Amino acid sequence: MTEKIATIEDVARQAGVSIATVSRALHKPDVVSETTREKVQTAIAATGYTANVMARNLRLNRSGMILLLVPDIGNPFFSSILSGIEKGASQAGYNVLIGDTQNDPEREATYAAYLRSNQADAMILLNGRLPAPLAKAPANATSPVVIACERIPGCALPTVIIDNDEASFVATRHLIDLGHTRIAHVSGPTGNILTTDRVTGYRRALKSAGITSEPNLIYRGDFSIDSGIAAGRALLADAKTRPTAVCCASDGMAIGVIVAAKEVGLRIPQDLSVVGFDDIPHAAAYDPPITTVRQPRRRLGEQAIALLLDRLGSKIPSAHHDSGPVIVPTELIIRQSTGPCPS
Amino acid sequence: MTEKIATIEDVARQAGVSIATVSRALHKPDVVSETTREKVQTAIAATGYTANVMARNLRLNRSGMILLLVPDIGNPFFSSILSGIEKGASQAGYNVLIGDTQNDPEREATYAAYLRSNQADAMILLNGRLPAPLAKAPANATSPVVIACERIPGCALPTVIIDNDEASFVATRHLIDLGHTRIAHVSGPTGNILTTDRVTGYRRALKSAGITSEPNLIYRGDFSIDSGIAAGRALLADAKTRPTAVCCASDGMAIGVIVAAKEVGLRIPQDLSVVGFDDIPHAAAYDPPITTVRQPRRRLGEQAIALLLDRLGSKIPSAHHDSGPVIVPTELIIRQSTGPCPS
DNA sequence: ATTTTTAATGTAAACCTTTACATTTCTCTC
DNA sequence: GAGAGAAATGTAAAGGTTTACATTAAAAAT
Repeated sequence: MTEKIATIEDVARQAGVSIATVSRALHKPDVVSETTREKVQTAIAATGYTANVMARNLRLNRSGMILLLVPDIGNPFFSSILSGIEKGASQAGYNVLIGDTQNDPEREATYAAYLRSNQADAMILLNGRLPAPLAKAPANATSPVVIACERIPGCALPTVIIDNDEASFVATRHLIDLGHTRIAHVSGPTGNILTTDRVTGYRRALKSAGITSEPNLIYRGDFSIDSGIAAGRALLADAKTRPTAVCCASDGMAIGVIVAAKEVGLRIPQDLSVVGFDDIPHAAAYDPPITTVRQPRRRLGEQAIALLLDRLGSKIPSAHHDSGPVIVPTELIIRQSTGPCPS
Repeated sequence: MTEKIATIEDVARQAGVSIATVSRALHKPDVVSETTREKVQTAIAATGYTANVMARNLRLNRSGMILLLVPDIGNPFFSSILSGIEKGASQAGYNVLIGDTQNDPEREATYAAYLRSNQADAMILLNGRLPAPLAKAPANATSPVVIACERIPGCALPTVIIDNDEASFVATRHLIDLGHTRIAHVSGPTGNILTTDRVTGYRRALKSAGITSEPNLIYRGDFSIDSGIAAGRALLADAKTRPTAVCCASDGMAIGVIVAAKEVGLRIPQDLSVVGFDDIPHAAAYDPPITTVRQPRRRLGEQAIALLLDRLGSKIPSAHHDSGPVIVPTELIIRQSTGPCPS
């Protein structure tokens, strides 16, 4: 079973041609004669030859690899984006290497080094932060990097995002329209641009309705179910000051808030309305089904890879780049976790 | 900004040594003198050199890549396994390339070809099927492939699994102990070995309690929430023949069954007990919290990568191989979705 | 029939490493 | 201080491709 792997040389010998001809037969079929092409084909079949991708990539000075930096692959939100990216990438002949950074700057830096060392041809960032090495070199307009999901302020790289501010505004507005005035917000972690934007949208909606926002109605979570439970317990502890509605920055946290609400005997939505964010599959199957902001995850991924491929294709900075970030639309999915304000 | 990337030659020139010395300074530091090592270090810093991994790999005839074949990366069940694998791999200097096969044999074959073409050094299969190319060549005992999650009957490759039969037995037994006798089973798709094993465990439990299993109490799903809803609607439609308990082969399907049960006004667990499988994070936060079989996902991943690294390290077939599959223990987590049989 | 043009193939360099082997430079020892 | 042995470094090949350039063969034009 020590069967040696066939190289292009073996094929050439078998077919009675030079290795150059074999290579051409494979990559520029129109330049070799019909008959030799056939000879090469049979020789390939006979030897079971498959090109050594590493040698090929070395010669072409590429890796065929697109690096995808995600903060947490365990989060189903990211895995859908991924499948959009994957499809586009593999169509264009690229593989997707996933770097799970766990929000660790060191891991981010390690992965970013892949770009320099030719281990990756391009990079898509889902984690809302420029890895240190990139941040130093003023992110130049031609580097093959695309940012998705979280915009990076002051960064000129192509970006595809949703309008978090507006989406959060719409979600909050929905609660206001239902008559709620004591509306809490469970946000993401500090320092995250998503957090900032969504808090801004929330505040803007309150303001537009003439409601003054109370700082203690904003609770910082971390997008997880557990942090949602903690938020719910904190916000609902005091029956006197309790909000009648909660707007959450993730579905997981919305679920957590509902769990906490049920703990203290509150009914959803009769006693408390809850809005989520993302529309993960579980949101629709929860009890009650959760009203939430649907992010077009697949589209986000598709747009990101499209932007990147565009960039890889033409060296000139793409048109997209100058026209600001690509914004994909969100949609408020109204289900049964929200209802009129209890009187 | 057309800054050329520094090669080992640039470093050598800068340091006034040969490229061989530079290479040695990096990989066999003890063999070069203190002073030159320092010269090399400063030269590296000055040039900003990072080794071209592709050239290195070509020379060493390896790729540093471990291919992970999963049926669906969107399933959170797999993403946890992944993080266990990822950790071990990166410690050993490998990257993990994820191949999302979507259960498509063609995609499986494409990915499996990576092994032959040196694009990957090894492979971990989470999808319970040998890709065609491997299946043909009688999976020889030394090929760097490890199977996880789903055993492949008659395949001698190292395997790490849970005892699905036993876990399903325990879950069903739990319902029997609560006094249930009309117990349904919502299984995975046909042809999946998980399905077979879990159905077997279910049947074995019934038999051990002297209950004859009724074929129409077994519903084939596909692990998704939606298929669980369908299962629930089908099984609970007729109030006369309705089971008092349902044992599901995934948490998603358990959630689906509960959704369907609530549709027809059944209370969980007073009117219907439901058991899930996997213990995904959402299981604990559901209403009611779901009794389920916890799979040690991270451990599964860790074991798989350990087995693989063991294999890559020593050419001789590892000890593990002969001692049959590695079985990691599961645990029945009893929550509030199961209760005594209604009288 | 001879030259010119075109098509098909071959030769060899380049991509960037690592490492076996050869060579040089030390450091001892007598 | 010469010779041996050890330590450090250098030279060059190898790894499997792709491709610019050179060469040959065939077809077209004179």
